[in-house]
Amino acid sequence: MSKTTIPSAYDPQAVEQDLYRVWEEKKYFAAPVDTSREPFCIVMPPPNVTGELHMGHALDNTLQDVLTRWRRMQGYNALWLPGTDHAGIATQAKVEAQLAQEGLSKYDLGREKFLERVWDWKHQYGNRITTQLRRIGASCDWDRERFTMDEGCSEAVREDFIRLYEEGLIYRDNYIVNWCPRCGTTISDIEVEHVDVPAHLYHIKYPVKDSNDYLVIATTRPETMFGDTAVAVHPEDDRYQHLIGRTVILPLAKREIPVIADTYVEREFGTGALKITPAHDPNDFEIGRRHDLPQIQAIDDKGLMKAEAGEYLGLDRMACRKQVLRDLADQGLLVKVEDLEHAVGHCYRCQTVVEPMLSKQWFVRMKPLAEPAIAAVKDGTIRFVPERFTKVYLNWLENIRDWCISRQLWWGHRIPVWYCTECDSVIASKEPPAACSECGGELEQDPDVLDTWFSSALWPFSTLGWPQNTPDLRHFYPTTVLVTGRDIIFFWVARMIFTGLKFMKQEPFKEVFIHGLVLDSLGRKMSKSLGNGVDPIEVIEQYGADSLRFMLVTGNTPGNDIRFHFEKLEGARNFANKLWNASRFVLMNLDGYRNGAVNLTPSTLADEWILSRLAATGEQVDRYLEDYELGEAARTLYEFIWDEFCDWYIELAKPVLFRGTPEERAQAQRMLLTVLDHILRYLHPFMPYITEALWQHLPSRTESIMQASWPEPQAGWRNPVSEEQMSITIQTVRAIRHLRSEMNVPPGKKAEVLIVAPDINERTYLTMWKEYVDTLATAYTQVVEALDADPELAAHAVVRGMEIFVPLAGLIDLAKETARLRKELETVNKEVSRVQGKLNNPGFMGKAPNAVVAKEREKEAEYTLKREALQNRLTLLSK
RNA sequence: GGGCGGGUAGUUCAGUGGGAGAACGUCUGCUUGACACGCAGAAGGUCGGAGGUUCAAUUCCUCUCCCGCCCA
Repeated sequence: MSKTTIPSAYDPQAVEQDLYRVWEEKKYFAAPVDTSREPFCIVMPPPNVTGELHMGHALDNTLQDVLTRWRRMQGYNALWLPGTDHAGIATQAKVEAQLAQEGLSKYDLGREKFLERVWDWKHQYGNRITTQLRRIGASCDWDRERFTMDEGCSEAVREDFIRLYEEGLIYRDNYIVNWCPRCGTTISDIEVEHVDVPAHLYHIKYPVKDSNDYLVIATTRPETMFGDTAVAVHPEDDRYQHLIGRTVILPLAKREIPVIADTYVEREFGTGALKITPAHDPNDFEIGRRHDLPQIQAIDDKGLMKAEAGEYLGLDRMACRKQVLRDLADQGLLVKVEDLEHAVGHCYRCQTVVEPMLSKQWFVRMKPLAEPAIAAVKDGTIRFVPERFTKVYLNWLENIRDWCISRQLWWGHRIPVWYCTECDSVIASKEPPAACSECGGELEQDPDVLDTWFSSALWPFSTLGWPQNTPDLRHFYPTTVLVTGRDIIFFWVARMIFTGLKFMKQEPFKEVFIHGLVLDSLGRKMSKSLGNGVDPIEVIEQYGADSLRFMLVTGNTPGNDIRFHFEKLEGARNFANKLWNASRFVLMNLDGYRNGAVNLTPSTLADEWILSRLAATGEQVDRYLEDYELGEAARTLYEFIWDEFCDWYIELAKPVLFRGTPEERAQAQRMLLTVLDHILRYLHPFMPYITEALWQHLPSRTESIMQASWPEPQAGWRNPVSEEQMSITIQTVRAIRHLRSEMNVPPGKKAEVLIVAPDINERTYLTMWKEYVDTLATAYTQVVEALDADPELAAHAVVRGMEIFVPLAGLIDLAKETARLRKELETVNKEVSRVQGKLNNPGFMGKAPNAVVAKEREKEAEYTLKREALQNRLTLLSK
């Protein structure tokens, strides 16, 4: 290996895409069923088919890739199954926007032609996001890629619907739903975003029939009064007892409505009198049902006032509100306007204010489905990581309402229900029926489609072949872990769980690994409207995919949000470059190296130490990965590689490589290669590209690092004695470097160093490994047991029981040295009194564990020695 | 209103019942036989506030303040 073959800076652009192509061509990601091996399976949360990769995807998929690559190297039959989601509203909206540019609406095209346009769109843009996923290095089995509207998934949806329908778990009913007037469709409860907005509470007089009295109601939505069918007060409200059962006259509309009593009313809120609009408010709807009130719809599906609003017909609901208030004020019926901040529901897609509306829709009966889903998490069949998300999940399911699944869209899974045009028959069927089974009449299919999440809920098993009983399904279901953001626990995770339990009789995954959001540098959510999003692909082009991955994984704890800073990205890139150059160093110094059976017997302290540290690092990394602490695992590797391997081991290997005997050189080469080999394998799940690129340079290797095995734990390499000796060496080197720096000794100048080590062990170690100190501290050291007299003109330091002198005739600034020592003495004094305080405390001595007491005693000895040495030194200098 | 998360060095964040850590930034010095995307050294923190448990609390408990998120 000559210097010219490896450039001195790592260039991700030069390697990434080629490596990925090779991986994919060679089918390294493929996971054919192998029943002899333990399965590991992740189904990818499917991104929107026409979407673009954002940082959330980058994080989510990086985490999945780390887990998959790690388990694959461990020998699991590891399947990461990718796919995309048809994303009903989002995709349809995009195509409609495109049509609008041509001056067309979907109605101009008609349903069939419109759907053709959407499919065209899907074919045109559907590969974009999967191509982008490849850029981040996702090692998923692309041959198994699925789409929520492909034939298999669609069949699964129909199967699901029919079975729930036949069991009575799906029903159609007139019910209050969330209607988005802009999207022109219903949305489910969780698709409504409640935003606190400043608003007003209007106090309005409703005259009491046959009297001069009136009742003042308080409302935030006066425009809905045309749909009022009652006024409710609390049954025990003394203020209104006399009015219960009487009739009031709805202003403007001049319609008569009853005053009813219902405990739902909060006496303290507003006036304690509540107008009831069953067709436009979910709570009013419930009250209306209890009291058998009529339901009057006053607002249409475009948000405009209907004929029920009389002269306000055709006005937009917001405009109507203003007009109504003016008119009420004119008639002296508007009593008071209060400021009020309250939560208003907005459409998660377009932020339009949602209109609760009475509508005939399809629903899933949730209670019977939720119960097993609650049990599965309570009894530990499914585990959330971090555990705290269990509560979020349970709380939602325990208070669940029926799920409105019909959407007034065209793009999606059409509801498999047909209505007879001649009789009242309703036919639900997996395949289109020819004619009405009752009367032979013509049939019309329900025009609506299903909520996108209805198909996503089947994802863990529809993608594995369900409703067919395939080998994939038998082997990989239940999947191992689901990795997703905490924002879709309700939308998706919970629904997969109850659906999976229902149809598969088994949980869809054993663990749910929840991560947070990627925020911008100011801690705000990245969003299109703020324009603060960072494009992962641009980042990859600038810093490389490995840097992005490493940055996203480190410094982040499970479930917590992560802020995006370019500085962190630079740190990750610098680390990649560090690894690149450390490897380059190893590979550049292989002259004379011969492949062959490696008999790895450490021959020096440094060898023993680095193997011990490597083994400890490996154990730590394994433990962290098992616990889903990917960030800690990555950090552990970072520190080992940079601080221990590069800063100390490589530096100590240099003299051996450059000036050692052939045997010593060979030994150093073997050691360096072994450590490097382990580092690359440990790091591969996190940084797949650079580790593969470097792997290709190793003299002895598998074809790809993807085929290499995860390193086995090497308990035999652990060596506490060597770690201790090396620790003494490092402390000594640091002390000398510090003195040199303080005293401005020129970097190139070898310093004479005198080490007084009364302790036999410390003296022996340092004498043995004097070379290390000399090399690393640019020094010439002498280790002695004692001195007749301390050198006067010398910088002084204390390490453990040892005193270090750097004689510097002419260079010592006495005042400066004295000040430095005083400061040092001060901190030591503090330590001594703290430790002695403990040791003199009978409570501590009586109750603290022996090991802790012993440790404190050790500290006391060390600090006392240090204090003594410093005091002596100061006395000497002050003479 | 309820729940959850966070408040640790100038900044961003780890971490722990027993001597406060990293990265970035700052300061000083370095073309050191891989790396200036680097090397060496240094400065910098009453671990949000109050109380409690404990021999010992930044860590556990209670209360409280501030920030963020979710639910109603």
